Amino acid sequence: MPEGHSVHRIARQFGLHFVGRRVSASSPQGRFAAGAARLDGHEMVDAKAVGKQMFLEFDHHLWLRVHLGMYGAWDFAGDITADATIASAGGRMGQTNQHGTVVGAHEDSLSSIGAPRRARLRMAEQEKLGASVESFPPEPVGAVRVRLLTDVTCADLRGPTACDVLTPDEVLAVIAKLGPDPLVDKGKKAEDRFTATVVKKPTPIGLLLMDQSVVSGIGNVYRAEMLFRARLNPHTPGRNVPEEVVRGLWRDWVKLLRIGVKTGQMLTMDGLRGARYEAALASRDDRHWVYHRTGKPCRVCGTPIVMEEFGGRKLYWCPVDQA
DNA sequence: TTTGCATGCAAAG
DNA sequence: TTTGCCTGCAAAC
Repeated sequence: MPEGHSVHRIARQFGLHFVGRRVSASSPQGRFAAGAARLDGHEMVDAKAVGKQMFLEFDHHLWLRVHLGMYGAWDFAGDITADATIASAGGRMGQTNQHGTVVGAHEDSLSSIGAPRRARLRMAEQEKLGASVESFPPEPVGAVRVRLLTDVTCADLRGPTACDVLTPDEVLAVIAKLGPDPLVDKGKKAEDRFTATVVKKPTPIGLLLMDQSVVSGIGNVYRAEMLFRARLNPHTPGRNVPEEVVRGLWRDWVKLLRIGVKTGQMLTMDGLRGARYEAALASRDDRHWVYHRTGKPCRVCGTPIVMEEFGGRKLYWCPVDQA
């Protein structure tokens, strides 16, 4: 269940190991047989992420667009880049918690990756190393909607909410509907665009942050955490949020996304220091300010964290600090 | 062992 | 507004 950071990391794997190579495309599950046939045998020439969507371009100017939704996942096998998050788990398997974060792994950057190595890697709702050293390519497991294969690398897609072959114009149309993504739209223009949208809307800020046409890549975890970090009441209408606070939200997203892409984890408590930070990171299911902390004491004021249904999703917040 | 939930969207009704 | 996706995991039994 990825938010924007995971999708950028997946696109990076495709950039490293598929772009510039001829790709076999198939649909072991069968549901995407026609789409796969349109891509089969073509060279991948680009891989990019915008928000939670990924776009893979092939040499005949068709694109594969994938949105993982809640259950989607990519499985990589063969030659892939075991990045620093995984490498830092050492010879052992990284223990992953339910949020797909590798417990006990810190910092490190993709630039410190060594040579590609033979491994099995799953990226999506979790990113972890599997133990298998099996034949290549591996037997498809489960309902594999799409399999993309080079001579040495295999990528299996399962459970996506969206998976289409698009023309260049159609890709542009999809992207045009998306709000700015800090890793795609750099600089002040993106901040201005986000800010201009938010400050004129009567919609609660807690809904605007989840609206992919307002800003790309934020999901339920980052929403809750960002609102707490800004000490902002989720129900505040966008137009009532001071412009400087809105700009602060954008800059915080820039920062959190960068950290998320670098580490593969949704690290949102960088404000905590020392032992308390270490303790929070080490916990399996309690490493955020407010997300998934219903009834637990606020880390700042001790007030029980509140959970409410908001826009069809669960929203967590501190009624005192975010009054 | 079974049940229910989950970082999200799109299509159906 | 409801359903489907179709999985992994933790909690409940």
